[in-house]
Amino acid sequence: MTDEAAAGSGAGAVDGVLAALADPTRRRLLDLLAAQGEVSATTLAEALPVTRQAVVKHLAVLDAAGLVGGRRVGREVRYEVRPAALDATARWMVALAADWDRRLAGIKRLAEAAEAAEAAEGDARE
Amino acid sequence: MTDEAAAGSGAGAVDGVLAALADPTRRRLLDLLAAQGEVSATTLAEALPVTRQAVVKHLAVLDAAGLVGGRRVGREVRYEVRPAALDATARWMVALAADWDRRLAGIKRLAEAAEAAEAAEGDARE
DNA sequence: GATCAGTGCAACTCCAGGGTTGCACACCAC
DNA sequence: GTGGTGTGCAACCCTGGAGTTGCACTGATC
Repeated sequence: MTDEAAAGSGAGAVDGVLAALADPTRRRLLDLLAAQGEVSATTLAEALPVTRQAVVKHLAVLDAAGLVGGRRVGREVRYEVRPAALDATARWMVALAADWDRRLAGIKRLAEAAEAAEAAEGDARE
Repeated sequence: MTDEAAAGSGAGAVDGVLAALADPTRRRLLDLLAAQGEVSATTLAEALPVTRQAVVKHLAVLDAAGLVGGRRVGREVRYEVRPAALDATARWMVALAADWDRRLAGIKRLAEAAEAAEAAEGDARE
């Protein structure tokens, strides 16, 4: 896990979440779900400018990413938000940002050291 | 800003970052940039299974999202990582996750209260 | 000035995925 | 049972974007 956070591109669950969050309709959907709690796909479709089928597809993507979960209640399926995957991705992103900062600082330090060494030794190195 | 963090879908800079991060090649690109510091598009293309032109396009997207920045050095353009936008998006995501938790807790509390009230009053309500 | 490496721009192909429609199936109410 | 309401599945457009190729341009180097 620490490896994943540091590597940046090999994170398994994270890319699913990122891909899911990249779509505005899906973010809107998550917003509605977060606001209303347990809602069915049909109800969600009424609040959006798309068909129920489109909503169902989006919910499938969000479900695969672990961002939502659904349970049957009679003949309808109530979906609700699942914070765990989002939380994990948020932490991954925070770690990545910190990683960038560290690397940038390190590179900048090396560059300055190299400049200093060059200035001190001239071109006698090679 | 606090509104943006709470609303979730209206964030201006965030959706650019999310869309940029959704692509695996772009994440790989960011990884390389974070690891190597200032690199040109041509150099990056050598380390990836795509053309220089594809890299240039991706860099343009990342640049528009504020994730990278480039400066000319003679006849080449060196790109480097810009942590600010990523950091902002990470914070937005953390706030959103916290928001979900709050809402879920609130809804659950309301549901339990409603259940309790129902159990206490029977069906005398309607 | 001539040459070569790196960049920028434009047109083109191609496919994943967002959206739709249509229909079959399951469930609740009457 | 029968009718309505909600879900699931499948086939189908169609746009966006990832990737390519080709060429013109600019800046070093000789």
